[in-house]
Amino acid sequence: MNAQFKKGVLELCVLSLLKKGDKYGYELADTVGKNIDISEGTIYPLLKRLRAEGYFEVYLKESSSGPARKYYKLTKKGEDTQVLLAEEWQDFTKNVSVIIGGINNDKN
Amino acid sequence: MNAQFKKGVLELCVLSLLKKGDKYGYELADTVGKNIDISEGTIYPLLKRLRAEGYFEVYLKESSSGPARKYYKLTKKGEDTQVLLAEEWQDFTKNVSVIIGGINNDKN
DNA sequence: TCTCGGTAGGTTGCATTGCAAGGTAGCGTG
DNA sequence: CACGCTACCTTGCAATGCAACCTACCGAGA
Repeated sequence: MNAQFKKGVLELCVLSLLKKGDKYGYELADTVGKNIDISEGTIYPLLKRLRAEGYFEVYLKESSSGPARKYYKLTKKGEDTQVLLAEEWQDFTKNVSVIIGGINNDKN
Repeated sequence: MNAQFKKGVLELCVLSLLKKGDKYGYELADTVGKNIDISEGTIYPLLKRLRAEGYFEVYLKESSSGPARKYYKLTKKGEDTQVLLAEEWQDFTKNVSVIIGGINNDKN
């Protein structure tokens, strides 16, 4: 899978998943990873960045099977950004498919 | 528009447009730019790279209204890559929409 | 002639972001 | 008490889009 495709979209994916409910880092990597191949080395810096930019808040919660988990909870800003990014993404993919699809149809 | 979204996709766009017929750089920037905001500083290095990797061949053609144009013509490798990338792209966007859309639908 | 705007091609340095590789630590099991 | 699993995190690197800037050809107008 072309790694470049993912640039910027993972941010939208994380925000979208958190919109449904609080999750912890490892869980996010796992959930996103079911559809898109992603590594932990990608998710943690991403979470750190998004948190620093105020997209979510963090709280710790103990686990019976391992170390405490760090849960991420969307802020208002995070929700708004998710909506904006989702719109931009749909717009973008539509424009791309005009170029790609439109051409493939009636090639010589 | 999120610049990161474009990473990797522009390559597919250029290959797709050239599939329909030979084009020169300035023209490509213009055509792609009708759907996706793109700058010349992006397209020329991209063309150089793709050419170096054997995706297309180049020939010069004079123009009555300006300097000679450098036309790009897809090679077999270029065509094959376009097909592969287009498949990957469609697969990828589908997976992303599972994460994004699937969540938005039944959020609390 | 000289300059200017449009066309066309190009380069440099920078910012962003995904990833492999590696590290720390809590916990239960053998 | 060593191992494996969960969970978090950091470092250095690679890829690629972009602003800014440069060169050069051409015709029109001063």
